[in-house]
Amino acid sequence: MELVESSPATEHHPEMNREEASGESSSSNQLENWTEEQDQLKKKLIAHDDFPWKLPSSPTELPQGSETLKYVGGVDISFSKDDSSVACACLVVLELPSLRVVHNELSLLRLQVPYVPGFLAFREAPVLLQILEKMRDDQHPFYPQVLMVDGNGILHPRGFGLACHLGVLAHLPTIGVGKNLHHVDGLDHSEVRRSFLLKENEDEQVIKLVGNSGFTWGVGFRPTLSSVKPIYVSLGHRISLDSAVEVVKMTCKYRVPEPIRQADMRSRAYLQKHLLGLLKDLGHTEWKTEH
DNA sequence: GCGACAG
DNA sequence: ATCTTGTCGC
Repeated sequence: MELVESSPATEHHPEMNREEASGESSSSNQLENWTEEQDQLKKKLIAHDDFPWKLPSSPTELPQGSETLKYVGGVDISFSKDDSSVACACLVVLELPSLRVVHNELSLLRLQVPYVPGFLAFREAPVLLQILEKMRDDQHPFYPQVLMVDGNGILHPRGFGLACHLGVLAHLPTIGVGKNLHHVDGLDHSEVRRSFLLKENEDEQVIKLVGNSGFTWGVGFRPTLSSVKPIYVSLGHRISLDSAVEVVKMTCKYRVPEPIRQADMRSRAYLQKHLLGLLKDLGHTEWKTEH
């Protein structure tokens, strides 16, 4: 019901009322459909290393035939403060080990699907997938070997967050990076912070996120031992948790890994620039907050 | 039943 | 997600 009421795109559709009168709200139908789709896609999830390259930090040698990880992608979407349906999606590709941005793709668009906790992928995955597919179809030389996603992987109520969703659809190795903890299986962010403060963990950069069930959902990660607020890393697709953490370590200059941080900054900047352009086009010669 | 809930 | 100023510290 909240979904219908808060959705400008559907609030004037009379057919919605019939569904609700029959006791079957369209929004609960939608959530059922989405849940079913997640369960179906989850069957294709690959939770181990499944790629031709190797990590630069790999202890094994560098023999013939196996290339080293060089191009790491990052995706994020920023939203307008005035109209939350106006968004800018960004894909960046960074070169290792320099962390130099070698590619940058932006897309300004309007998102109709609302954000529902546990169903972020249905809002954000379509655009990101489109950008990825275009780059792949163009045989772009910087097409990423692994993609870092601003959102969780299997650290999710049904074990299939945005990073998994996007990974499966794009058939690309992905890593989920959350800036906040999605509370699942008894996991709690204050517990994670307490763990980092324990004497026994004072030298640990990584804390396993083991839920009440005993399952390891991912890790809490702090870029420095003095960092207060960790990020939450979980496997998305075609990569193990250990390898995912290695990639995060290689790309972390600040709290948020560079690929995601760059995508975040660039999408936000592009959005700002375009919104100013729109205001000018509409003839608003004065757009200060005070008159 | 009530609250909590990635971006 | 977004709003929002300065401030403390390496």
